[in-house]
Amino acid sequence: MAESIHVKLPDGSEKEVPKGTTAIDIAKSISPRLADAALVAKAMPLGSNGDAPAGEGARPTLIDLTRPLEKDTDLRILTDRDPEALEVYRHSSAHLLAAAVLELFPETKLGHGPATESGFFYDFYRPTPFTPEDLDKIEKKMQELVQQDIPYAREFLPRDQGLAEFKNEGDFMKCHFIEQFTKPEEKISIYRTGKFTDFCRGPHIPSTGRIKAFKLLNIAGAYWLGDEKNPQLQRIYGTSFFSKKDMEAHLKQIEEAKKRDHRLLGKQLDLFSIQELAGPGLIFWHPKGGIIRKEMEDWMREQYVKRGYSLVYTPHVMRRQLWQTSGHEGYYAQNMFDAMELDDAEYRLKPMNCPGHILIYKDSLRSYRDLPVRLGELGTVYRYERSGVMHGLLRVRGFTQDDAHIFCTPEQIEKEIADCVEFARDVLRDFGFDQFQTELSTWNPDDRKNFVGSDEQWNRATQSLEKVLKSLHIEYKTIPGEAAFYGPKIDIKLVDAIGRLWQLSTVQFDFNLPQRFGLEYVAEDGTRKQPVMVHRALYGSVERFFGVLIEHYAGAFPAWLSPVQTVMIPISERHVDYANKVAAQLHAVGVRVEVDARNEKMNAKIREHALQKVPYLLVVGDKEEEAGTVNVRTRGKEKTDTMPAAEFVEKIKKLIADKAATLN
RNA sequence: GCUGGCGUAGCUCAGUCGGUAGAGCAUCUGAUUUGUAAUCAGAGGGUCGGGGGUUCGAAUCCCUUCGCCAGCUCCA
Repeated sequence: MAESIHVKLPDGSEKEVPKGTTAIDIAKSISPRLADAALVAKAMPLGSNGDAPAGEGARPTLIDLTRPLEKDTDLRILTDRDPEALEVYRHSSAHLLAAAVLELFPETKLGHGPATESGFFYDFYRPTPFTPEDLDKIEKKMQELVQQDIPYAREFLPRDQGLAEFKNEGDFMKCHFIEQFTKPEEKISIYRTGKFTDFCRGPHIPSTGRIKAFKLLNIAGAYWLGDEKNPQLQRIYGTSFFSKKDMEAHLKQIEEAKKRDHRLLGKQLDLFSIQELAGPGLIFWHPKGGIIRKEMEDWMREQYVKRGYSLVYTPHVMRRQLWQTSGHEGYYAQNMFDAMELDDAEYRLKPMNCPGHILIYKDSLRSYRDLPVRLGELGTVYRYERSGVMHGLLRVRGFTQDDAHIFCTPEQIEKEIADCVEFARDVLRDFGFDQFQTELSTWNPDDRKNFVGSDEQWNRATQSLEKVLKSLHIEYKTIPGEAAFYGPKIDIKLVDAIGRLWQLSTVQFDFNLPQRFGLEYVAEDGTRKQPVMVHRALYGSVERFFGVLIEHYAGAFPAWLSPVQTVMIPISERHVDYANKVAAQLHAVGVRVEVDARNEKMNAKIREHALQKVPYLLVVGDKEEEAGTVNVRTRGKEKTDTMPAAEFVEKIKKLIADKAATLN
């Protein structure tokens, strides 16, 4: 007589079933519909029988529907309504991809194939690279395998036997994983899908026929184990969804993001360019981008002054000796432009502003009464980035940081940090971001060779950062080991209009440079003490922030940032004078206004300026001229408004001053 | 830097089998004077990224170099 076990279901009911019953059996017993919809199960051993195996079972675990249940279990059947099931579904999609690849290209060796945030990939090793045509073939083959509805079958093999099988096939990567993830006496878990056998802990959906919507997206290189010294594998990316509809929505979202690409909009709106003749990663700000940059710089400089920073300027090239003192020559050399030999010495372009600010600090004897000293600069730096990593405005070789260094006493540090964090949030808010994520990056005490400074320094600094975040009631994630080598830091990531995260603002402790440069101040008791140094950048880089702004607004900047805020559109030649008159009034209050007096139809002008995303188009014809009004066409709004010209002047003036989004 | 793809007019792109360069938009000129997202006509504009090679002949095939794109690795 078979033993029986108890299975507890989410509705609280309990079933008594024979030991070895599977989740799919239980699903069938509940309803055939559920059995059809079921993809995977979530199980946790019930009660305190105390013999739950270590590791697995202590927490709810996802398991195959066909896995026999051996103990009393708390069971949930997951269907296409559960996000957790989607991850499994995508992992199974990756297996489907690998199975199809092996059918078509049996010589291929397998790496690994996990689910990702929005899809999956599988890494392959093959002497001849896959082509885009191969991708089509693979996708067709996957379709066939879906039609055949092949089960994802799990087996357990003695480790030696499994290793031998993979070795026999030349699957060196699988052998590596087996050796790394299992112990000699263990049995190893494998899944078979047709000809394809994978070392995999699972779980998987029941069969290939359950995959309803998938698409292969692209092929790219990826280093084996992520190490660039290793051979390069071919990674095939794809995505899959529970329904075609979901997938279409996702692909549309990707298209949407493409339309916001700052490189595309930068060209369409004539904001900036990168010139082949000048070199990669070097940005030319065109007149329209230049206006936005000026707004960004004005805003920042005004805030610097308001918040007690001193504005400084430091040279772009400095002697090599300085970089030796700062230590950049040693640990940062591979990111610096090469030295240039002059008569007296070798000089290097600056990759960072810190040493310059330090020299200013050090130029005079500082009293504790002078502190904090806050030196701010919009400092242009040059970094040698490897050729494959440049990306529009987001990763460049020459860029301007809104960089400041604060030198203060240990007692002052918490207030300074708190001010920086608030400053950062004000920046981001004023530019139209209102969602953030904050991270505290700390050191890893077990990895001392990558961090300078004493335990005491690290602990004190980390504690003050934590204290500040708590006192400001900011939620944050702590990320151990992610600190700069010279001190812990707070990073603020913003969330853009379509939910993407960007890391720009950073506030960092620096134990290294004050030491290296022998910075000091005279304390109250007359002794010389080392100041605490904080390094902070809020835009991060003006270029990168600009790129993010372009994508956030999809080029439709709020009026205060718009290169052209208003265009006057006279209906015919006889209205040009009136248009000029209104334009003069707008210009007088600082509005960036243009008069489009070209010999074009009004419709064409509206179309062009609308495409240029000008926030306000003012059409003036006989009616307006007679009444002294303007007809206001607001970006993104169908209906136009007529109002006295003077009223529009006042309204837009206020709108710009308030950095507001809409008139009134 | 690595793997793969791409580079044709200012922009977006077409160009078959190797046979001597094409469209739309933009620009210029002329006509037209317009009521809420493209008025019509004409003209000009190219070392087909650069260099080398194969060939009677190269945008097309090969080599090389520069740049761009996706991803990896690294980062503000």
